[in-house]
Amino acid sequence: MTAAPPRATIADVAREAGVSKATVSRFFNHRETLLTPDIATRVEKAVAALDYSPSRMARALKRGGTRLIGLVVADVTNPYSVAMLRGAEKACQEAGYLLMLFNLGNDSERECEAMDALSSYQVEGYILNTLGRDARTAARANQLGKPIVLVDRKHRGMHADFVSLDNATAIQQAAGHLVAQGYRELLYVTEPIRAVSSRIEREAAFREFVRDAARHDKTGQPVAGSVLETPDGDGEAQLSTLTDALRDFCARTAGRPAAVLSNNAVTTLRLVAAMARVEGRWGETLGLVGIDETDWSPYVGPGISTIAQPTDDLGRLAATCLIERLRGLALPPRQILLHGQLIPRGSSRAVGATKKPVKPINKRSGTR
Amino acid sequence: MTAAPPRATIADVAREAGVSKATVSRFFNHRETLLTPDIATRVEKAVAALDYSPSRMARALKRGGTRLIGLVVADVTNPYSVAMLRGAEKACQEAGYLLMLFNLGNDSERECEAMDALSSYQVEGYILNTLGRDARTAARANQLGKPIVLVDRKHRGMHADFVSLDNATAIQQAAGHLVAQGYRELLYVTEPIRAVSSRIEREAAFREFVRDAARHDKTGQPVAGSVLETPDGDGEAQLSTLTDALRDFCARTAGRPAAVLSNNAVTTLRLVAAMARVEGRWGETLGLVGIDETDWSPYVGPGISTIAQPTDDLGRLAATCLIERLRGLALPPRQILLHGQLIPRGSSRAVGATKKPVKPINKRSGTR
DNA sequence: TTGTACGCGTTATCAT
DNA sequence: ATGATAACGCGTACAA
Repeated sequence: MTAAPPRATIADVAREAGVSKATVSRFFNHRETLLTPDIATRVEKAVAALDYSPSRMARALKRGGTRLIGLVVADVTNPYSVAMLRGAEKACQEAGYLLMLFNLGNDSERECEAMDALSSYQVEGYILNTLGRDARTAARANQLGKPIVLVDRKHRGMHADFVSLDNATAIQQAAGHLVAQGYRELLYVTEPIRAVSSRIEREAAFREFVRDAARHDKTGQPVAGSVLETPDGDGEAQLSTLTDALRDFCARTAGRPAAVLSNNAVTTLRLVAAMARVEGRWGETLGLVGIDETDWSPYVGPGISTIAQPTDDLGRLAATCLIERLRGLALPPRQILLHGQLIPRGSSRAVGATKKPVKPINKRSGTR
Repeated sequence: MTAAPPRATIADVAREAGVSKATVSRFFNHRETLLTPDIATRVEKAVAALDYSPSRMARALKRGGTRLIGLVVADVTNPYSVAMLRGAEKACQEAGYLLMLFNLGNDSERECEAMDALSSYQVEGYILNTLGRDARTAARANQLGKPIVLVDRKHRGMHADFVSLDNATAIQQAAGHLVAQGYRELLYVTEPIRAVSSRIEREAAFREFVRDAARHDKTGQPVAGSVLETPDGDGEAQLSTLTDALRDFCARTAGRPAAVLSNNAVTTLRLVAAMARVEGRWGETLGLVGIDETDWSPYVGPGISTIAQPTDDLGRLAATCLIERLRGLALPPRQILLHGQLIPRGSSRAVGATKKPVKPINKRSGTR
C-alpha cells in the first residue's frame, strides 16, 4: 500500500499547466471575467489531472470567510432538535455553507466551551439551540462579534435574531381544542421550567388561557387548570412520581372531563409511559394533546393529538436568517415566529364532544 | 452598535506581552517544557486580556491536522443515524476533534459531493454511514488517502475499517425468538435491498435461518419463511401496498402462528401504520419483532419486540477507530461487530408460547 | 491578459 | 530560554 499522496496545491497546478499561481487562482474565482479561453482550458486540464480543489482553510485565512456555520444543540437526542437540524443543514448546503456540530448533551456548563471550540475554527456565525441558563455565554457571544440566530430558546441579554414556534398561539390552539372537545379540567405538564424561555412562555400562555376561560365562561361549566413540572432525572423514580401525579389528577377531577396538555415530545413520551401504569387510556380516562408531532404520534394508543411544529421551516429559516446577516444585512434583531398545526387524534376525542374542523394554517407572523 | 472587533492574533498578544510571536506560540504548544515561569505568566495575562485563542485554520495550514472529522450520514431523519451520531460526536469531542456534518437526505448522488466538500476543509478522516451504491465514491475515497470508517454499510471496493451490528446474529436472535414463541410462518420485511450491505446480510441471514430450521425440524411443525421488499416512496401508495401484503400474509398462513420480522425502525413504523388498517393487532393476529429499539417501541400496541442496537457504542467505536488511525495506527482494515440485544414485548407474545429468558449480551466480536 | 510579490496567522528552524 | 524568520496554500494588489 502506497503512502497517502499529499494534496495537490495551487503551485502544483500552476506548474502542470505552465502558468502562474495567480492564474490558477483566477480560474476559480473570476474565471469568466478575466481569463483567456485558451489558458482557461489549460488550467482546467491540469486541475482535472491533479484532482485539485482549493483549500478552504488557506482561502479563509487570506480572504476571511470560512463558509462554516456553527450549530450548538442542547440535545441531539431530542427529535425536535434533529428535525430542525435537518432543515438548517439543507439550507446551509444550498447556500454553500457547511455545518459544524456541537452537541451539549444537555450539559449547559459546556455552552461556552462549545462557542469557543467553534470560534477557533472561525465559523462565520452561530445557530444556537441551547439551554439559556448560562449568563457567561451571552457575554462570550456578543464579544465574538459574529452573527447569531437563536432557535426555540431566547437567551437573556443576547442580542440576536430569534426563530421559534409561536408558543402562545400554540398553547391556545391546544388548550382551545381540549375545551372545544368538552374537557373542563386541564393539567399542563412541563419539564422543569428553570430559565428556558420557551417553557416559560408556554406555561404563561397556559395560565393565561385558563384565566381567560374562567372569566368568559357563560356555560356554568368553568375551565380549571393546573401545572405540573416533571421531576428531574430519567429513571424509575421520575416515572413513578409522574404516575402518582396522573392518578391524583384523575381522582381530583372525578366526574369532570379532564385532559393533559404536554409541553413537548419528551414529556409526552413520559406521560405515555406513566399512563401505561394507570388503569386508564388516553382519550377515555384522560384527554391528551402534546406539543411536537412525532413519527409515533399516530400509533400510540388511540393516536396522540399534537401541535406539529414546522421544524423543517424553523431550521431553514434560522439558517437563512444567519446567511442574510453574513451577507451584510444590518437590521435590529428580528423575531420570527411560526405557527404550529393542530393534528387532532383519538387522545382528545372526549365522549360526546362536538366535532370541530381542523384549521391547517402555518403562516409566518410579522417580524419586529 | 460598534463594528465587530477583529479577532486578536498571535502578534497582538506578543506585542501586549512584550515578547515575540514564537514565545506566544510556545506558550500554547510546549508551555511546560521550555518557558520561564515569569514570561509564561506575562503571556498568560496578555492572552486573557485580549481573549485570544489560536486560529485552528492557520495552525492547520502550518502544521497540518485540522482536528476535524467529516461525518456523512445517509439520512439524519433515521433514528439509528442520530443515535450513532450522538456516540460519535461525544467520542470526538473527548479526543479534541470536532465533527463536520453532511447529510445526504437519502440522495446517493451526493456522496461524492459530500466527500469533496468535507475534503476541501481538510478533514483528517471520515465516518461514513452512506448508501453504498455509488462506485465513484470508493475511488474518490481511496484517492483522498485519509482514513475512513464505515458504519453499518460496507462499500464495495472501499478499503476501510468497518463498524456495525452483527447482522447475522441479530437476525438469528430475532427469528429464533419468534420460533421459540411458537411462530411457524415468518415474513421478513425489508426496505428495497439494492446494494446496501446491511440489508443484503440481514436478508441472507433470514433465508439461512429458515433453511436451517426446515432441515433440523423434528417437531413436524416446520418453519416457513418468505421475504417482502417494501415498495419505494413514502406515501399512501406504499402504505396500501404494504397493507395488502400484510392481509395476504395473514390469509395465506391462516391457522398457523405467523409473525413478521422487520428490517429496521423505519420499516417497523410502516408496518405499524399498515397494521392499523388491518383488522388485527400485533401479538394476536400477527407476531412482530423489529431490528432497532426506539423511544416508542414499548408503547405502540402491546409493545413492539425489538433487537436493540448498541448505537451509542457503535458511534463511539467508529470515532475511536478513526482517531486511532489518525494517530498512526497502521493495521489492515478491521471489522468490528457488536451484538444486539433482544427486548421481548407484547408483539411477540404468541398464544400459549413458552416463555424464554432474555439473554442480555453485548460483547465485541473478534477483529480481523 | 498574465505574472510577481506580499500577507493572512500560525508553527518550526535556526540563531542568539 | 527567547527572538527573528521562513514557510504552509491561497488571493490580490500592482506591475508588466
